[in-house]
Amino acid sequence: MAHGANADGTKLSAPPSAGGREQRVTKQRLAVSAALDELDDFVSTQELYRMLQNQGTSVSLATAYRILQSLADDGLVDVLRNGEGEAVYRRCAVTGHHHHLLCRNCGKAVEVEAPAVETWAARTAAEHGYTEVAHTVEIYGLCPDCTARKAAGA
Amino acid sequence: MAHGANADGTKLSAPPSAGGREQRVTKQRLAVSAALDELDDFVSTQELYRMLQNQGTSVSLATAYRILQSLADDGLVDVLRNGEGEAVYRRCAVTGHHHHLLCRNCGKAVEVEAPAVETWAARTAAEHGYTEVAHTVEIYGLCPDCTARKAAGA
DNA sequence: TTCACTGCAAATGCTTTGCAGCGCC
DNA sequence: GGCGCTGCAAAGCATTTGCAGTGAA
Repeated sequence: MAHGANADGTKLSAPPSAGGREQRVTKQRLAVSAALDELDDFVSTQELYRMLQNQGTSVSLATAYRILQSLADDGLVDVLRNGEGEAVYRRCAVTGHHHHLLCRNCGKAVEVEAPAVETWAARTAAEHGYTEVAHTVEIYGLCPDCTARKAAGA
Repeated sequence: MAHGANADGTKLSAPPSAGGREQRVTKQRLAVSAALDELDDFVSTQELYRMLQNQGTSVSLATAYRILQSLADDGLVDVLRNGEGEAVYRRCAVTGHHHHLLCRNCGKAVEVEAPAVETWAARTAAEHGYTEVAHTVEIYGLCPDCTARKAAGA
């Protein structure tokens, strides 16, 4: 997870040389993009793949992986890991950068902002002479529901 | 959800119903446990496996997985997922907790402390009603050397 | 026409599981 | 002596990659 954290865009993983990366507009790419638009939740590549199949728009699984990764690299979608360790994606409507508070048990995710962390990360990196900084932050815990459930049952 | 969090606990290796499961004390289990004691950080099963091998204490990979999962099920270790989606474990009683500042290019790592982040994470989780909180924080960038190298010629 | 994008299928790498033998209780 | 624990190797999965054909610019 090295993306999704270009605080204020200098240039994250700068492409090869001068030109910007050109991305051809293919129907597969559009299909994936459209599918993401219809969802508010995070979807795994596998889920999105099946979804497109049922919908008739057939996109090869490998291509689905490639497109999703590509979108993520460009910062067009949000990526994180669900409880099973699968990469899950969601359209990143917010231009702002944020982190997640994940439930270890049910996978529920809450988006949180962390101005303090951003600042700390930037300052810490600078103190050590690091440049082109990005960071990842995830908080794991038991959501209110699961906490209650656990208290009640176990 | 895989383990460590039995959401759908039908698959757990815990057929018994009453109170404590019995866990035999074998040298493999002790070796894994001891290895975890020597670490403050989260380790993936693979890492721990290699670690034990280098150390001479050979434990089969499958066994390492089984032991770690078992410890997690019993709540003896903390489990979460690292950025690559691997399950990582850490002994619960943590004394010295810290994070890393990693060089994206040469891999050099600097250990950093983040009291502010710890506080923020705890408070944020609490605000959303989350309990049993853990978190991961990694900062990526270019270390001074790599920054200079890149500026010089690329 | 050119070259990135696709699909297919084989290849990876992590994790799990079946089975037989071993060792802790 | 019983039964859980180990090891080994094969199985299972999600994800990645090589290669040649296809289509966008």
